Amino acid sequence: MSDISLGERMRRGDVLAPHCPSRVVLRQLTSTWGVLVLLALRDGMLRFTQLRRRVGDVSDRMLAQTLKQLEAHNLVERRSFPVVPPHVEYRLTPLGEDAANRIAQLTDWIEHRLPDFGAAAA
Amino acid sequence: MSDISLGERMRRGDVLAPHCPSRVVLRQLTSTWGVLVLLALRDGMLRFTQLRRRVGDVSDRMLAQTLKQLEAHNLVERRSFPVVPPHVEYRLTPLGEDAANRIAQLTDWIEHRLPDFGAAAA
DNA sequence: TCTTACACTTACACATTTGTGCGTACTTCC
DNA sequence: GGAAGTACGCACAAATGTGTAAGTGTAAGA
Repeated sequence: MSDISLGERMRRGDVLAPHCPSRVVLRQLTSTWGVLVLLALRDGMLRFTQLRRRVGDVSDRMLAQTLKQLEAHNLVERRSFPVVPPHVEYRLTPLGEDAANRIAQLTDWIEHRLPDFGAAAA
Repeated sequence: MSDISLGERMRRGDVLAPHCPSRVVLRQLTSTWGVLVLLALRDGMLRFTQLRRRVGDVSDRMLAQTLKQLEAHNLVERRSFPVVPPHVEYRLTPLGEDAANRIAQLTDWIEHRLPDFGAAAA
């Protein structure tokens, strides 16, 4: 009875509504590796292998996939140079920087309040 | 060469480091249903069925599982009354409110910049 | 009497995510 | 001449996430 109608929710662009495109972006932005790559790139440009070393426990496969998705969402820019061995640079777009800063606020808060999350966080 | 040592990262409590407990919390906090449940509870207490109606397309199974995890992380408080039919109330803890507000800032920003994320967000 | 509602739980199966190992074309270093 | 580094792509398998359908016990409402 006190429920909000679907139409009402869509008008507000609410993520709570199913099929809202925000959910797609949110999923990518907050995916395990998406978050970590964004954070890693906050300090500036990195090459593929540097990124892999920086982000703990990421596999080649997931890193490549994550970078593609971030690029598709305009969060990361990829520059490749036609030399051998291959040379590719990754950096944040302005949109990506904005996103990364917000993510960083969240992770900083989590780290700060870590003890409060109880035994489940062990 | 410019890599930061693992020890250095752990001291800073960096999420980039593997096995950092922050990753666990982050995963839960930003999980598909975790986010949506936190947002749904921002307006106050809700019962199980209300919550299910509020959060689009969530199944009984996932909702129950999500609520358990959020409770384990001290983000949600569960109050059950020994009546029949069962009556259970869910509400945010202070920690949960803090989390929910931060998540909301992120989703608001996403909704606001949605057009900028390109065709991939379609 | 029979259905509906509540707040779940369990079993099963499918979908998505993630890891592993292998290969590449070439160059530099030992 | 052999090994290592670069930035990946691909095939296969394991792990995890998620949905579906069914069932629980009781009581209020038709």
